[in-house]
Amino acid sequence: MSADRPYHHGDLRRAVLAAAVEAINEGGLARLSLRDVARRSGVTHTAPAHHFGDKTGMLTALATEGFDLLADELSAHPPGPDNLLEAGVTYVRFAVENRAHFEVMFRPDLHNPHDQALAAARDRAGDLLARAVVAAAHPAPGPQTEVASVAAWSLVHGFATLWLAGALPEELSEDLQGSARSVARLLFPPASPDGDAPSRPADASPGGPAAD
Amino acid sequence: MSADRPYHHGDLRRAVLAAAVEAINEGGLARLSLRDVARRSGVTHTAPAHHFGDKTGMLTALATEGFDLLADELSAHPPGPDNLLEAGVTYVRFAVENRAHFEVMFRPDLHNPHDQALAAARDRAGDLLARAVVAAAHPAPGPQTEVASVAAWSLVHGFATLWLAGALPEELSEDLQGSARSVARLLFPPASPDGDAPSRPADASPGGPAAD
DNA sequence: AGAGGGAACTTTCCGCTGGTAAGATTACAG
DNA sequence: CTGTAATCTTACCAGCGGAAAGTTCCCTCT
Repeated sequence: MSADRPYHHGDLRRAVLAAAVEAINEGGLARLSLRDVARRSGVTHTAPAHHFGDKTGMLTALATEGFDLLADELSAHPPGPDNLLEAGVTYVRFAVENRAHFEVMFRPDLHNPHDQALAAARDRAGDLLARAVVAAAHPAPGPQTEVASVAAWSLVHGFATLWLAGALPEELSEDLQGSARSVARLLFPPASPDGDAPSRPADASPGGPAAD
Repeated sequence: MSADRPYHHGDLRRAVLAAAVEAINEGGLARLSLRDVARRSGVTHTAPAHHFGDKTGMLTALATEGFDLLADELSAHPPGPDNLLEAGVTYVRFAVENRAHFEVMFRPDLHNPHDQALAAARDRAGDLLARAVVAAAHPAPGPQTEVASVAAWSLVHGFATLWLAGALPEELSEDLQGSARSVARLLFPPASPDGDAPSRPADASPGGPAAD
């Protein structure tokens, strides 16, 4: 922060994680280097290494921060029968707006597998997602609820991942959230305003019931 | 292969790609090194670098091989109204059985973006997937078909990716293809509106207890 | 056959990387 | 005010990807 850097940084953890996000956004996760992150933070490369144990520890902390951020955003939407769709859109938006975090979150080969903070943050986000499905899909949760939960997660995760990989058609990017909503609607049609109560999470087939 | 290695390897390309798959399976993509691949192939590290241009070129070739393998597997299932589900299961199975290829295929930051062989292989696989959706759309493909295609791809891609990341419940791994089929059925119920194959998603419980 | 040219591979070297060990600086408790 | 622990630096190491130049071999042309 200040021009004359004191020997002790003061908030190295925050500075390093922010620098890591910056570096990933600029050069990609594959080219992320501890030394570059340290340079951006104004310290030598052994400072973050010592603080986080090693590079893996730093990425574990970044993934933990990501799961916490995701859980915070999911919490902003109160669970309800109509909010599964919005939870899905939130998931996609989070992935796109926090690309660096998101890419690290689902690369367990870059994590310290024994890190408890990571596991806690991941569980918190996972519970929020599962709860959104339970609240939306059925009047009463049944044996299909877990399948529906995996399906919902898979759909939005796949959509986000494919978009980040540049694999989806370019037109989608013009209204990414709208596209995400359209895709999610295929799996979980919202509670219909005309009174047609959805008895199961999916009653749309491609080009079938879709009146277009 | 033989004890007395000739100066010219003879089939370096194949040997290197196979060694790369082996190395990724053993140590993960993040720790893949050109020198290790070269060692496994019995050459110096500059041999694959020269053959493929650089490390990125090697991974581009690996991704291309992956898309070709995927397209081959998808081609094995003739497109039909009931085969979208099987195409999805094939996608998931491919990802799990060819983890190394799959991980490289969707990491464009590791590819040479100007490689035409990669683009061709990717398009071939993409067309086969899209065609499976079109063939399943009844009665006729409509404006929703592209959305359905993205949704189908997202669902199976997300399922495969999450499983590879170890993010899905462990029980799913016991019958991964069955679980994939159950999940895919939620998005595309095989029953046509007109009559046959009256299988319901509610019958497709993976056998696990209800979740909440 | 045998010579030339080019492809395949090696040798050598470079700067950069992550990790370790030991030393310097600072905060803080007693 | 003193000792100790935490924080960060300096110095060093082996391994990495890539560039440049040299060596070996294949293959065609005469």
